[in-house]
Amino acid sequence: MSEKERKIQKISLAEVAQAAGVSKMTASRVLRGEGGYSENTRAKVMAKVDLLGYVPNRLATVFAGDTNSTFVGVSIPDLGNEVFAQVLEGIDRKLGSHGYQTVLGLTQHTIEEEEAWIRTVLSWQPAGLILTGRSHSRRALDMLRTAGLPIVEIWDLNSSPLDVSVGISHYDSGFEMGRYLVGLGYRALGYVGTSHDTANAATARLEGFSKAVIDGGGSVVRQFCLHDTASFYPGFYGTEQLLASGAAVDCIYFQNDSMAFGGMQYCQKAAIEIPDDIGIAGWGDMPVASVLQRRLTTLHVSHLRLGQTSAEAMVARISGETYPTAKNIGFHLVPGATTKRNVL
Amino acid sequence: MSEKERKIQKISLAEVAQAAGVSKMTASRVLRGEGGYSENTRAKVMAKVDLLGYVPNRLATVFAGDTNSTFVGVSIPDLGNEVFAQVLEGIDRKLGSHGYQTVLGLTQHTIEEEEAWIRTVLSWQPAGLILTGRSHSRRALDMLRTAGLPIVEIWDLNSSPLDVSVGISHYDSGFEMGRYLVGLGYRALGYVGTSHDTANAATARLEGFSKAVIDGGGSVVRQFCLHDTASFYPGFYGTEQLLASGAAVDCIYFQNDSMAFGGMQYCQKAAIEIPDDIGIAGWGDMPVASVLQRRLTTLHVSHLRLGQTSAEAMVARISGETYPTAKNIGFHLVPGATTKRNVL
DNA sequence: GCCCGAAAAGTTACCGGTAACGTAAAATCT
DNA sequence: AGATTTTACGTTACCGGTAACTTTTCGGGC
Repeated sequence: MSEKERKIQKISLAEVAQAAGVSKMTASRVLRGEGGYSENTRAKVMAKVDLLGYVPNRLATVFAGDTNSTFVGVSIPDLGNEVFAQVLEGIDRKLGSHGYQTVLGLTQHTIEEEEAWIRTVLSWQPAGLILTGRSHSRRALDMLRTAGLPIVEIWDLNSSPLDVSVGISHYDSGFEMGRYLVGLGYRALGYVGTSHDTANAATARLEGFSKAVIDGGGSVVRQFCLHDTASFYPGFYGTEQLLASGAAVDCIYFQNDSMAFGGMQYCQKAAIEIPDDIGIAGWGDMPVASVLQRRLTTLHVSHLRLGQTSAEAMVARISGETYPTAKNIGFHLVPGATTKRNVL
Repeated sequence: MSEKERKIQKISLAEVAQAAGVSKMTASRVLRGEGGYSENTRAKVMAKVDLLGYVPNRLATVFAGDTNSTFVGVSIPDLGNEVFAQVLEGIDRKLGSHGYQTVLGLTQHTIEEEEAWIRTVLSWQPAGLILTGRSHSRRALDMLRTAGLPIVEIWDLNSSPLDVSVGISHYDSGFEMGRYLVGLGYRALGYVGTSHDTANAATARLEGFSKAVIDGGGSVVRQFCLHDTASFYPGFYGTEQLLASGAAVDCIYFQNDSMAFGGMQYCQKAAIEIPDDIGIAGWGDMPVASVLQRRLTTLHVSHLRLGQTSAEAMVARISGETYPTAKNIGFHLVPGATTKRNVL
């Protein structure tokens, strides 16, 4: 296909109309099923549409009218994390069923990338934006305000969002795990996670966790925040470092399940028995957890539902309906076999 | 935010120009850095752009000119499958770095969904389309031909693609596994997968696998194709059914790793030793495979690279460059501990 | 000062639809 | 039948940019 061949001239509505022997406007009405034409005319126009393989140019429609496009911009940190892939799946399925298209943006957990992406996406006149996370750059906030379209912030619940917030309270989820572990009798807790420049959900979990642990009479002895992705190997090496630091921890809380799996792998290699020698707790309840010989103590969130709910919120807001400012989709703790009741 | 408030009238180029005391055209030139204006004028215009928070309407640009948009439609079967999430990640990152936006379409493995999605996406005048799979509906093919834009078909390598194909030969990958297992001494092979209406990659793998097994003097004793998703539990129950059918199989080949994990779980539950009583082989080399107590025999494909390569192919084709019709990104077999060398 | 060419800026037309309005023909009413 | 409404179309203008062209401004050489 050469450069020239590719520029196949597209068939316009005017051409269809001419072929059918009617005006552009009549053809337009037929295609939109708006009424105001005879059955005879409708048949003529549709015949030509099929014959010529007419594909409408929605750009022109959106551009001409005061209507917005059916694009919804969706920013997601990354898809390496299974959890966000599920969220995106939920979003796209639900948006698709309502006739909207997802314009994806992987923003790598940085607000700078997000800002650049927002600028680009806004230039396409989207119907709305779904953003992961609650922290945005100043200029991004300006743009969003000026654009004046529905914004759904997902992931970490935000009591004063730009528009609507859907997610869970990560602080609370950390708190619940902390309380659970202290309740089992653990007192010297460790934490292994990754570090981020901005306040984020994992940080909120750690804060809630620490609060619960201290409230319960325990303490977070060691916190390791690696400069890395929150995945298997950082979990492995983070655990190695934490244990090598000489701190006497009786249980480790990980930023997520992937890291917890890494930690478990390290323990196995180092002949540290779980849960006899040490307790392990994760976050997220990854489906593969069920493959493991030992059920991981973790916390379950329905990521697919989070995605679907976000999309529903977006559709509602686009239609101008009101929607709860903060929609909590909830979570539940999954007690596993990687922790045990300890005698105090 | 009420219905009215939301219709914040956007700032147009004309308004910026008027505020700066120049014509629309001059402002347009400044914004595009096209030259033909004085430094003084540039400063005036840019000052107003910042002040008014002007966001260009790219719809108008694309609509007006003969240029295409910077949208690239990407159809992916689903994201529940970790593999496709990685492919998408590779695509979006690479496209993004070249200034293109991903318009996502989850087509659920059906060509009908794909057709509907193609129709919609084409109406947005995309720069190109990346499609997973090589089979498309007749009407979809017509639309794609008429649209005349770059198409990259990914996943299963296609020697006569619509435009460009990037992926691996699934037939060959199945063949390689078959040859490997027969080479180890397995003779009575079983297969557990899912069924699809259309010819797809998994079917190609099974065909290649069967060919190699038969060539090597073995036979595929039982094939179970469940009407379900290719995930953990179908793998579990498929294995149960296969073994309950009374067939004497010495090794089972699964459609993918998730199903293989399910099969392993069933074996554990049924006290069937792996690999002493039975061999297990998967496909895809999921990252979590490394978490397991026993390394799975599987086949590795770099999904991220597949995505990146597809995006590169797309960028090349949009620029009008030629690109190899079929780009094979290769794979390699991963011998694991779920299979062993058998005495014949 | 005058002329000329280049740089800087303005004008016009157009992309492909649709809103708003106008008009002719058919259907309904009195 | 004539007046009135309804139906079935057609006309015009416009959305926000940009290509192509025209006009104005400016600096320098003579």
